[in-house]
Amino acid sequence: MTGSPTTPRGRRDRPAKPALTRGGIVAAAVAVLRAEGLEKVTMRRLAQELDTGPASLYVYVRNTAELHAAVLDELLGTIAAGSAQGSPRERLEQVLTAYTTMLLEHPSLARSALTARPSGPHYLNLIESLLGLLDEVGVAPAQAAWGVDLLLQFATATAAEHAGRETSSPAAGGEEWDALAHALHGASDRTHPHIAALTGPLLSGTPGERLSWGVRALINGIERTSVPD
Amino acid sequence: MTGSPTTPRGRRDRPAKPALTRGGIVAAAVAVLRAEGLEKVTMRRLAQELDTGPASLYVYVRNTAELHAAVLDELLGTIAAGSAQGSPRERLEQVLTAYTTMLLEHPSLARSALTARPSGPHYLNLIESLLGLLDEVGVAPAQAAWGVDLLLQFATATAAEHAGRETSSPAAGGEEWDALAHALHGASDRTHPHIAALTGPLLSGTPGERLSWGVRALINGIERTSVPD
DNA sequence: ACCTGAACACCGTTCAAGT
DNA sequence: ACCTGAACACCGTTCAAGT
Repeated sequence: MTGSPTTPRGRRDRPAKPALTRGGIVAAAVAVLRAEGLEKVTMRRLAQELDTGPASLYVYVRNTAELHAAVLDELLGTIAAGSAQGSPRERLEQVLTAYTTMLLEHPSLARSALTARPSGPHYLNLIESLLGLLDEVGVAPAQAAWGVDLLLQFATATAAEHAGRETSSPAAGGEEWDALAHALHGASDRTHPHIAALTGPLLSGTPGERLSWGVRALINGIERTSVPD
Repeated sequence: MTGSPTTPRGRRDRPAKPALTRGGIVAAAVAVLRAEGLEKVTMRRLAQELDTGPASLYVYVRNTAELHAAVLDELLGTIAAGSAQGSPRERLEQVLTAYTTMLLEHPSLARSALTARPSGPHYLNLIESLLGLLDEVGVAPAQAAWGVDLLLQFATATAAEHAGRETSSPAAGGEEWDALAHALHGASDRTHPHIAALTGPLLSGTPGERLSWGVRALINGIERTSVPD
């Protein structure tokens, strides 16, 4: 009654320990990410979650960075690139915004994606979509090829910038004066005339406005800048 | 003979332990960075270097991230923004290339700069230079203000991407096939026609060519894309 | 008031030894 | 052949207790 002859039985009727697989490890990692953030997605914690020792994970995953990249590719599956509407430029902006928005839910994942790029099926689909849209916009193929990198780097870096202040306090008052904003305000107009003249614009805009402007500036630049040779 | 009455004497005539200051901590951090890389610039290691306990450093530095930002500002002092030559566009490209080149010597510092932006005097000088050059190029002030952010983010992210493979092997053969390159080559032209058609361009270019093209594309986009309101 | 020893609560990765 | 316990070599940060 307690455990079958073919399954190792633990104390009582513990749910059968599933065989370790790469997919199982990544799935557990996604679950921990959603519940507690990337900081908790560690080899030791995952091993605990999967009822084994950390050393066992290294059979399926080269290191922590590779694991994080696999997690990101998994999350990429949740953004629907097909649902964008409007002109090619608008759809391009929508796809990049969706990608950035997803990353903004896990800025520390964006941070690690900058170093350990994903290369899974969902990332490939994203690149394919972007190349298709750039083609529709009329960007020359060679420029589109280099441009995709620029666009993805921008989106990833924009999200990564928010890592660290992830678990920030709910801002006791409203505006959180960061160190750079403070330094810009303090710049003397004798030594730093341009900063002094532009303090407002330097700090203006919501994150959404900045993102949208950045994407448009990038597309405008990409279509007008030819690659060497 | 061993120690003066006003200095605490250790065993033998150990060099007098200098008083702890923020500047001293940052200087020690820069020395360790140069000698052994950012991975070794830890609170514990610095405390050891300064002959005290890690807790003492927290009197002068809020946390590790803030320390890394201070280190970057210090290094920024070594890039001479004034030595650029040529047209404003060329000088702009030179300043950004110098900044990126410096960061590429310490990619992990770039990585942390993305999250904990520096805000020291040298960073302010860099922003001032860039605003001045954008003005000379003829970029509208409001666009220049948002553009500086884009340019610095691009330079920083470009360097940050190289973190991790910092202590990579000297490439046993020549080209190091990373996972993404491999995935792009493997893409089917039925499911990913654009990738299949552009595999060459997607992977072409030296890092230097990519950087230079990126800076030019960014400037072209910034000058042509007006900010909202 | 200022400083810090010691502790708390963790990490990634390796490898010798088991099955 | 495959898997893993235990160890190695570290971390950041806090706080009670000292001077």
